[in-house]
Amino acid sequence: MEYALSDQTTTILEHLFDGLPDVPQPIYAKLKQAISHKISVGEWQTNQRVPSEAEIVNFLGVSRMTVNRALRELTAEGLLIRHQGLGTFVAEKKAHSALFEVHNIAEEIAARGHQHVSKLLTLESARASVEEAMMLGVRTNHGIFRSVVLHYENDIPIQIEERIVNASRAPDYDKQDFSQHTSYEYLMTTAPMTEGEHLVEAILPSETECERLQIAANEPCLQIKRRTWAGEDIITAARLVHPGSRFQLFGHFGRG
Amino acid sequence: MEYALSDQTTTILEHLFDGLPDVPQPIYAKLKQAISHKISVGEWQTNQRVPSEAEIVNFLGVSRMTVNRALRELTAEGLLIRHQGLGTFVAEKKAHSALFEVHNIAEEIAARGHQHVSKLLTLESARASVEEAMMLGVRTNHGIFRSVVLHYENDIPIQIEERIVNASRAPDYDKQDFSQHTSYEYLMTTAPMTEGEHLVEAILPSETECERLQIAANEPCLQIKRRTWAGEDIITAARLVHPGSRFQLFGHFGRG
DNA sequence: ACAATAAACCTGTATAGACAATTAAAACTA
DNA sequence: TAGTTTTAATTGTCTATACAGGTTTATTGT
Repeated sequence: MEYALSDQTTTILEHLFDGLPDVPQPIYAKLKQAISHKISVGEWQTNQRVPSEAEIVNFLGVSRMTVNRALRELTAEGLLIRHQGLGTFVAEKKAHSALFEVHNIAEEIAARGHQHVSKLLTLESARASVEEAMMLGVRTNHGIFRSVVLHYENDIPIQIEERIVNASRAPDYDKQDFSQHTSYEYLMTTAPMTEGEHLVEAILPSETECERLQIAANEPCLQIKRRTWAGEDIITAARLVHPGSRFQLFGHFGRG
Repeated sequence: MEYALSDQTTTILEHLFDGLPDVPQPIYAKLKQAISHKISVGEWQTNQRVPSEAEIVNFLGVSRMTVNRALRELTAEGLLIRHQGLGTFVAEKKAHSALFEVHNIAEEIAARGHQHVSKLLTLESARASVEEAMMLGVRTNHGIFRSVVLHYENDIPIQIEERIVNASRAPDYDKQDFSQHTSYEYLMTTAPMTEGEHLVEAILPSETECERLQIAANEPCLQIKRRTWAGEDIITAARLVHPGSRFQLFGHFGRG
């Protein structure tokens, strides 16, 4: 049951728990966190081989089933890939699939090799209505910003972005130059998003929206409502409207 | 280590594996599937108490760790809720029915506490056309199945499911009783999905689709095209059409 | 030199047993 | 009766062991 640890393995495992808070937690959870940390800081590179269960067992002096649970759950979460007979490896992608990474329309369009232009239609400082307060999880009359931006891909309208922003977490939102960077880029630097939710629907756009998107009145649109958190606070709530004929959401799940 | 089984428990567990295909599979996976099935068909109601680990152990004659794994994973998937000292219960609904977990419409509807009924419109064995062969990554004239199923939530049409299936990976697809279980359930047991991709669009439905969904001609619909892999093979390609007024996709990302 | 076989690892699953932590109910006490 | 303690049930975690199945490498035989 004893395996010799190679120098390399010892090096890899040596500072496994460095920089992690020592809170009371099950062993398997600590191990998950430690490995997850190694991957997220880039210390363990993509496709790199992770020490085998036996090696971790001998290094930590815990049971194999405990190590197995940690590795198995990290695999289910998409951080690792395991091959019977071969070993465990750092997975290619992050846990989030592409569908959830469609945040920055400018980046998306650039990635397609197209030209992105955005036009700021309205931007105002205001106080939250009852509905807005609910969306942002703040009290009525809490300070907010409202903005409406129209995004173009190669001079064709591709997205209407209606957004309200929690002013206490992004106080300079109204001083931004949205022709230089998108609201998403500013918010990510000011209050890095930790969580979010989406609601995707097919809708018929309003008359105003049809004009802005330059589409027929009966053309279906994809509407995405998105709220993003930083810690406990909701930072922003957005409503994005895309012409159905010009836009698709793509997502991928599983390994690879 | 022996516990007496109450009459009620025996009744609950009696037909645990009824109606499930007997494919070679680990014990914990079979148990997961059986419990998932009980919940999806409404036999085990929301908030109802699930037999304890000890009861299942005595009934099935397997190890507690095996039962524990099944229940733990189902809890992670949001189907069950567990309370230490109390027991295991059928979860209210999928708290965060992630966008990528919306696979089994029957489960989704059951999770909302509603009634699911599906109607098989067409089911045929055929040979792949050029387009179909491309979708499934097989040669033209490769054996496939085509099916069209209409799903109802509380007697209201909620989804048209057009599907083609790789016959060499799911040879008994056309022998299934789709009133007993969904195509998704059969395919998951026959060729467990390892990867998949989605394409979400807003479309105007065809005349036939309007009739089937009982909606107006100009009502926008959410169309989801999905392909799922098992290993290297594409198992199935589906096109799902939902009325925009009756359906939303919800997604959540980040920790939590 | 080449092919077949064996050995060494590695992950996947299953088992039996142990103790901790939590909760509700039962028993006990003032 | 009211409050306290004990007990039983249940889930949560951990260990040690075992065997199956897959993959690579080393060994053996011809």
